[in-house]
Amino acid sequence: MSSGSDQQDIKREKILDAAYQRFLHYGYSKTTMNEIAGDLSLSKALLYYYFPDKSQLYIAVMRKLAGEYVQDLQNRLDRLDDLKQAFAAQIDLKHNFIVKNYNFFDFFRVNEQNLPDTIWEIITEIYQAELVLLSAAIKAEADKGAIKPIGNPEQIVDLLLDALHGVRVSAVSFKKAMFPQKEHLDEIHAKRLLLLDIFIKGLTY
Amino acid sequence: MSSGSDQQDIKREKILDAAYQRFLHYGYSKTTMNEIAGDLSLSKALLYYYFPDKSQLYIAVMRKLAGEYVQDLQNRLDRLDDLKQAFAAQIDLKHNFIVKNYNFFDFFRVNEQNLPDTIWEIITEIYQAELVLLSAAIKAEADKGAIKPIGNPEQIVDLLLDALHGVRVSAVSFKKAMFPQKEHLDEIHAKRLLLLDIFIKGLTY
DNA sequence: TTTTTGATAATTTTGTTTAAATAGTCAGTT
DNA sequence: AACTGACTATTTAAACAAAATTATCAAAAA
Repeated sequence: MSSGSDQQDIKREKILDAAYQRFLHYGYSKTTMNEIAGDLSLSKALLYYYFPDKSQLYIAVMRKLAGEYVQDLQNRLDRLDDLKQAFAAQIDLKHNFIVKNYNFFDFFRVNEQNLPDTIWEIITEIYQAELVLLSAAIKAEADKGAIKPIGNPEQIVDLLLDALHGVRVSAVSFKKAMFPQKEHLDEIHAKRLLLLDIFIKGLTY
Repeated sequence: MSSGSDQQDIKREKILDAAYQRFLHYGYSKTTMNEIAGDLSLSKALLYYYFPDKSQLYIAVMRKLAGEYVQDLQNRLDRLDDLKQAFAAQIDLKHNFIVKNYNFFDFFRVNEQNLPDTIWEIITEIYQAELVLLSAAIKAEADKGAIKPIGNPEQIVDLLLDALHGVRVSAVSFKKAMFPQKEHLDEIHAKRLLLLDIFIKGLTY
């Protein structure tokens, strides 16, 4: 699959790690290629030997993160057989993923409307993986007879994920609800479970 | 209630109408006070006699729109006794409200995270009105025996509104989380109706 | 007294130039 | 093949002026 040598792959990984730390700590635009190279005691020119440009380096890190996230999700869902738990796990994992890498994603916020196609591909891959895994969970639940068989599970999963992500702290104060406080996490969690409960009941019969 | 004369109120209304047309057509930042005054063949200085500044004028228009929206919702719900129809009406009205005034709300998109408190108050008022009206619809439905009695209808309405609020264009684009593009509104609308359908089924029995 | 305006001040936005920072290249070394 | 120092090309930032727009106010009109 990959064309380079083992040594090259190892160095690539080291560069990805260093780049990730910088991007995570300072964001994309405040990270310079010189700094990444400096962290590894390498010349900047070498980075361009391994990666065509800065954005491609960023994208490679992004791709790695995405892979890890999907792998985590898969592992987690493999150990669950309850539909409600499956969705709860997805919400939980994604939330942590975004919170942990918040600064890393400043690239997204800055380039708002014109993200590179490659980024969209990665996002789509994540989304597709979630769709597949959770659709499987729905089918399994239908096979158990817990809910009625569903013609288009992907559509239902898409909808439910949207709905769950919409849940915020007592909507009276939208204002600072962009990133919820820790003490509110329980409330959000409870609301999501309630939503799951009602939604899944709505699928039943 | 209002302290000015009738004549003053009439002129205020005319200014609000002219301002609304400009804001709607060109957005907040590309509308100048001179243009609004020009539309009414008045001097710009007179606008400042009736409104303290441009943003207050905008907010006054917003408040008027909000009032009309709540009034419309109330009228519409008064003529319905079915719960699903009630929420469908709310979704429909809100959808039209946002589509119709899409350009007017560019102020929201530009000032993304730091909207004036007054704007948030208006948003909260709309939300509270929706909460009251839709809770009443839920109670009515429970009285009919169509759904099981619900201890805390406001909680359910809050949850459902959150869920509906979370609905976005096929999750591939979570970038435009704050304000969706116009061409996507119809897709969002359809997804919300589906969510509504499942949710209300989930309340039944 | 209330409503209205022209003239003007104050502020914000826009455009322009220049300097600095950073991305990216390449001939040549290890 | 892996790597670098020195170089060029682009992008960003700062500083400033010009233009556009908001906002004020003394005075006129109703």
